[in-house]
Amino acid sequence: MSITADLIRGHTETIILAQLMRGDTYGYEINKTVRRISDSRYELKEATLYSAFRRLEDTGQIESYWGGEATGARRRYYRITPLGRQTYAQQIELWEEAKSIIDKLIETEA
Amino acid sequence: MSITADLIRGHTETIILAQLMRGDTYGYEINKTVRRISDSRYELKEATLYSAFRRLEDTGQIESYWGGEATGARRRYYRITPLGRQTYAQQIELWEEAKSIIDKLIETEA
DNA sequence: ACGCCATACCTCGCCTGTCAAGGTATCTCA
DNA sequence: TGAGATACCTTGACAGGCGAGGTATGGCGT
Repeated sequence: MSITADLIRGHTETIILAQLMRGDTYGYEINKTVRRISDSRYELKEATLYSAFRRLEDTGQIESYWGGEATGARRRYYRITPLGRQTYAQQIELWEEAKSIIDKLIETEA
Repeated sequence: MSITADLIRGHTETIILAQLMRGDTYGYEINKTVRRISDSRYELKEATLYSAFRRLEDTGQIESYWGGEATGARRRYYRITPLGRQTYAQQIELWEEAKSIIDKLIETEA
């Protein structure tokens, strides 16, 4: 884990929305996926994850429903809403812009 | 101003260090430079700037001294220390890493 | 049979960085 | 004379991240 929270801060919700763009899933799974994709260089802490879910649901960007697991722990699945998709697209654009601005601001030449 | 604070959060100190890598300067000037470089798409708020200066000085990454202005408002100049240069280099690396991780985490394909 | 681990969810309260608001002082120029 | 730019600073609130703690289910080894 080398990436500190503040570098990722502000991306938590976008990361969740991105996962949900691929299809419905649940908290624990997203957690594992993030760890896998980042080669364990980053991790969404559970408390962070669940508070983000709450915010996203409160603002109508995702919806949740209980999975019908016949066995094992119950899972709360999340589904992205049209509003969520819209936000996701905007966030991707903002990220592209932020990247180029930060690159300019922290380089030493030019 | 299209970039929200949370996307830049965590980069404030690196931005300041980057400016100081180019030579001693002072708060107001950094503020203007950031606005200019980003084409006014981003701005370091004064309160944010000064609290960052405080942190950087407290941790020995920068040093300050009063400029000898014969006229006009006095300026507190900042100088980057060897420790600050070291931190700067590390932050640049972290940023490169964070960029690639975030890119992977928020894209929809793959 | 029993404990441990993985799965899976959740809450409380602290910490930290951002920033709106407000304040001070100096100089220029109309 | 007074507005605006330059230049500094503090206070207090807010929001997001997260450590710590908690609940429940089921599989696996001994």
